[in-house]
This record gives sequence, C-alpha cells and structure tokens, in this order.
Amino acid sequence: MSKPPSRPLTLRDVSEASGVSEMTVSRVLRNRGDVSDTTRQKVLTAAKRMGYVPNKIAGALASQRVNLVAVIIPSMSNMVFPEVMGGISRVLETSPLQPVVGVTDYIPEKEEKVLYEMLSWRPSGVIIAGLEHSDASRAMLQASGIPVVEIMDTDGTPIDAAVGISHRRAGREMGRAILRAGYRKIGFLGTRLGADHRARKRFEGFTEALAKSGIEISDTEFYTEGSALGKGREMTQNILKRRPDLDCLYYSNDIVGAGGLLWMIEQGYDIPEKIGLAGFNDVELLQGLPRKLATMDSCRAEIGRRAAEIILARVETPESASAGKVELSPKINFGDTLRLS
Amino acid sequence: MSKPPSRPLTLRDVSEASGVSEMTVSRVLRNRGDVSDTTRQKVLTAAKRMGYVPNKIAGALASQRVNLVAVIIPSMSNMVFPEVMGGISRVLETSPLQPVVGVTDYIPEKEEKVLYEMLSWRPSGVIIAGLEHSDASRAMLQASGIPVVEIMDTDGTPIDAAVGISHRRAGREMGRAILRAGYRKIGFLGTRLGADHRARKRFEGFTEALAKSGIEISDTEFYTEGSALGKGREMTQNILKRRPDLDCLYYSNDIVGAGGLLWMIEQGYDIPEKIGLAGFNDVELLQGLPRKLATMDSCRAEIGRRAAEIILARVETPESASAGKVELSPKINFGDTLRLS
DNA sequence: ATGAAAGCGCTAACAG
DNA sequence: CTGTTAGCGCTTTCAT
Repeated sequence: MSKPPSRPLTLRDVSEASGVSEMTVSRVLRNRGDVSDTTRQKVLTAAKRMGYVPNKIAGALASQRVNLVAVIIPSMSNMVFPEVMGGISRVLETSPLQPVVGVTDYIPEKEEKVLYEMLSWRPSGVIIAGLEHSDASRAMLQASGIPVVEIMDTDGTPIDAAVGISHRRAGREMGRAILRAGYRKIGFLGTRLGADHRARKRFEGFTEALAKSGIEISDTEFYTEGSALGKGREMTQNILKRRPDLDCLYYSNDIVGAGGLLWMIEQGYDIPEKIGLAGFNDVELLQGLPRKLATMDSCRAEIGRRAAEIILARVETPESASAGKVELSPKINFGDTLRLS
Repeated sequence: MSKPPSRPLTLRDVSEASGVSEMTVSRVLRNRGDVSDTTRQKVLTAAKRMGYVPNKIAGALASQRVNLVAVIIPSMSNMVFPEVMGGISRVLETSPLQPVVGVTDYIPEKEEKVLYEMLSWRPSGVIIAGLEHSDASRAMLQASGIPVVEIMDTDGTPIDAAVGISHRRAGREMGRAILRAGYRKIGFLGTRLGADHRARKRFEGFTEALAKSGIEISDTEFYTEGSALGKGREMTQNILKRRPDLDCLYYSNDIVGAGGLLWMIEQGYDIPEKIGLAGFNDVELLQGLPRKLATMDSCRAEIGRRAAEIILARVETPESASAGKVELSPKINFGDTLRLS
C-alpha cells in the first residue's frame, strides 16, 4: 500500500499513464462512444492500477447532469421511512439515478434549509414528504424546474405530482369501521398534533366520521417524545384510569398502539369484546405481537416505488406531463383487536 | 408564482439584476471578505427575490472543497442506524459538514460500489461501518487521502481511525455473566452468521467464554430474513421444541430476543428462574416490553458522536494525527430476564 | 471595498 | 475510432 498522494488523481494522470487522450479515457470510463478494445484495456488497466476514482463534481458541472434524487423526509427512526426508501431504491437501482436523503425532524424551517442545501446540488428530481411546505420552500421547488413528487399524503394541492393516501379518508374509514363494530365510547391517543399533518388529518377524518353518527371522542391523550412503545403503555394506562368506561382506543400509529396492546394483555382486558384497539401503518413489528393489532396499511413501499417511477419517467422524457395526484387505497386490517362488524 | 425557468439561475443573473460584480455577489452570499452594507443589501434582496440557489457543484469544483461526510452503513431498518446517525448529525450540525448516507446491505460488492460512488464526490471524510472491507475498498480509502473512521467494531486493524466496541469481548462478557448466574444449557439464536461480522464476533466471544468453563453451546438456531420480532418468536419455539431442557437463550440482537420473550411470556415460562434470556443492543423498544430483556448497550450514539468529532478535528486541522482506535466499554443490563449472579 | 482574469476536472461538440 | 477546443458556474488570486 503506497502512502496517500497529496493530490487526488485526475483524468489527465490516467491519460498520461496510459498514453491515451483525456477524452478517450473519459469515454472508456463512462462506456460512451466507440473505443477499440486495445485502447479500452490499456485505459482500464492503468485506471485500476492507479486507483483512479473519477471526480463527479467536475463531471456534473461539465455535463450539466447530476444523477441524484433528493429525498426529503421528516424522520428516520420512524418505521415508515425505511420502507418508503426501499421502494425508491429498488426503482432507482435500475437507473443511473441515486437517492440522497435529507431529514427535517418535522420542523418547517429545517425543511427549508435541507431543501436549499439539496437543491444547491442540482439534483435531477425531488421526492418530499407531505403537501405542507413554507412559501419559500414551495417557491424553491417551483423555481428549480425539476420534477417534484410530494409523497405520503394526497389531501391538498401538489406543487407538481403527488403519491400517497388520503389520511383524512383513512381516519374516516377507521372511524366508520369502529362504529359499525358497535363501539361507542372512543378514545384517541397519539402524537401531539400540529407538526405532523398526516396524523392530524387522520384525527380530523376520524372525528368527522364519529360526528356523522352523532358521536364525540370521549377522551384524548397526547405525547411529544420518548420511547414510543413505552409511551403507548403509559398513555393507555392514563386514559383508562381517567375513563374506565371507554370501549375503543384509536392510536395515531401502530407503535404506540402496540405498547397499549401489550399493557392491556397483561392487565387481562377482554379484547376485542369489551374494548377494541386500532392503530395505523401496518408495521412489520405487529407480526410478532401476541395478538395482531387492527391497523391500516399506509402503502409505504408502493408510495416510494411510484414516486421514483414518476421521477424516472420525467427525467427520461422531460417533455412528458406531470403525473398529477396518485391516491392509493389502503384497506383496514382487523387483526385480533377489533370486532368485525 | 412565475412559471419555472428553462435554465437555473446563475451568479451572473444575480450580478446583472443587482448591478454588482459576480465576485462581490459571491462574497455576499458566502459571508466572506468585506462588503459594504449597501451592496450587501442590494445583492441579498435581488438574490432572494429571484429565488437564486447557488450551484454547489461549481462552487465545490472551484474551491476544491466539498463539505460532505460519507457515512456508509450496512442497513437502514436496523434499530442501530438511526442512533448512530443521530450522534453524527448532532456533531456535524455545529460545522459546515453534512452527512450523506450510503447503504451496503451487508454485501461487500455493494460496499465497494457505494464507496466508489461516494468517493467520486470527493467528500471531506468517510465514516464506514466495520473493519472488514474488500482489498479494493481498502485501497480506495487509502488512496483518497481523506480521514476515514471505521465504526462499531474494534476487533481488527483500522485503515485510519476506529471507534466502537469489541464485539468479541461483548460476547465473552455476556457468556461469563450467564455462567455466573448458573445457567448451563445454553442456546444461541441469531442471524445467519457470515456477512454480519459483528454478530459473528459476539458469537465467537460467547462460545469462547463458555469453553473456558468447559461448556459448549447446546443448540443454535439461525435465520436469514423476515419480520425480526416474528422470527424471534418462531426460532424460540423451534429451539425449545427440539431442546426443552435449555435453561438460557442468547440472541444475536434485541429484536429477535424480544420476539422470543413475548412468546415465552405467553407460554408461561418461568423467566428468569427456569430459563434466562439475553439480547444485544439495548434498543428503545425494550422499554415498552412487559419485562425488560437483558442486554448490552452497543453505544451507538456515542460511537456516532466520537466518529464525527474525529472527522471534524481532522478536517479543521489536517496535520493532526489519526485518532487510532477508540474502544468503548458497554455494560450488561440484566433487566428482568437473567438471574443476577 | 470591488473587479478582472484564470482555471478547478471534466464532457459536449465538432473535426479528422 | 480518436483527438482538439471550448466551456460548465463558481472561487482563487491578484489588481485597483
């Protein structure tokens, strides 16, 4: 192993070492245009021997092409993200495009900053979570002139294209299913609404569905941070202490729901007969629980896949029209914690 | 909202719009050098009004500086990653450096490819999981001439610097603790060893500790993929059906361990009296379980933090020496599933 | 405090 | 099939 060079290798170094013009070296390394096998071998050998790694910065500037897709999401630790990312990656792997991730922590100012940073790299497209953005963010996206796909949510007006589900409808459908099953004293438990627009929309749809049957949420419990499973446990305990008469709990996500479920099993609650439980997301975790929590699939992998496909299509055919809004239809999974109607 | 321009804005556009030279515009936008307040305001106003976003590609090429740190990890969905990332982000947020993530899926060829891709962007540093890399990968890292920190593991020889724990020692210590508690018929359950070097090293350390007391692993159960919690459940069921006499189960990670624990609680096993359980990682999830699984902290957040600090120091003071190896010392947490010795 | 010139390392476009 | 020329959009360096 030779000691690190003070200056990174350039195309010119490979050119000189192989006795081939820079241009031809570039052609070989990018598999573009016709190059004779003899020259190709010479170049490849020299490049590999020297350990040359092309400089994409220079390449991107010269070609005005950056094969990066900015993916901007609120959180990493969420079970939702890895699956969306999986869907995106699988599609982009078949193309020269590469995803690059930015995280906003549900903070609009941070979203703006992350977006600015990413756009300054001139990516080929943007996939961004949610339809709610600051005016500045929207302006940047518009001005960028690149394909933008807003994901997860379809309740609103997309800047360009959107792929997701209607969280309002998801909440409404769960509300109706719960009523149909005969539950009447219903509690809601979840993240403090506000920054998380999708959780808020589910809550709104849910209360709306209840209201249509003349029913109001009996009680609510919110949390901000901490161990989600542990929070579910704690919140469930709190709400049931306050309102032992509740006969159904709707959680803003499966993880808090799972925490609640585990605690209630320990306590010997009669689920789903005396009390029903439901979450949201259909995370893998539920497969390992003693009883399967009722939930609703959030179509994460498909959202990622479709979003990436839209970007890909637009990059390959820039003149093609925007895909508009793609609304997927999640189904309720009753599991073992909700009576069937 | 005006319609997207066909060409992204350049410094020159801002220069013309504000009547200030490109150079001075550049100075204002980067807060470098002295610029009069009048000019500064003129430029800032124009840039904001036009929605100008600087082109970092060009900037990076001209300045030969890219404020990116490549972070290369095997997996995203793992509970381990977000915490490492959190540690890294918190440190880098105080600097101009930004992390960019690449995922290898535990596949050496993919690691090589991802590394090549990332290095071609000429990052300021690399944080990469593990000490095992292909020769080509090692060569690229050496040749890059940038600071490299290998994280998670310290059992081996780092290319440059390393921050982590000794997984061999972690396995050994857990083995000793289990023996001290009086367990003798011990089973191991985990991911198929091989690609996951750290899991393998824990297993080796573990068997080594048992061997010193003349004890052999009674039985093992491996899995490749699927729901981890569900797999833990399934594997535990399998191993106990085959060997009902086992009195302790060591899992390669907390998630499979948690799955096993949930199943055993349902089945009414006498934990930790008749049978003990232990995992590895100390993930947040455990806080919400009916009983707390015995485990060992893998120091993920601190590893991320320390790694980022090393990169930062080297970037700010290039002449400073490599940090060498930093071995953290995780402690066993006995939880409720292991008798105390 | 501001500007002009040169060039970062590569690729597009054209010539041969 | 191979080479030459002219930038990509910015920053460095040196003048003014």
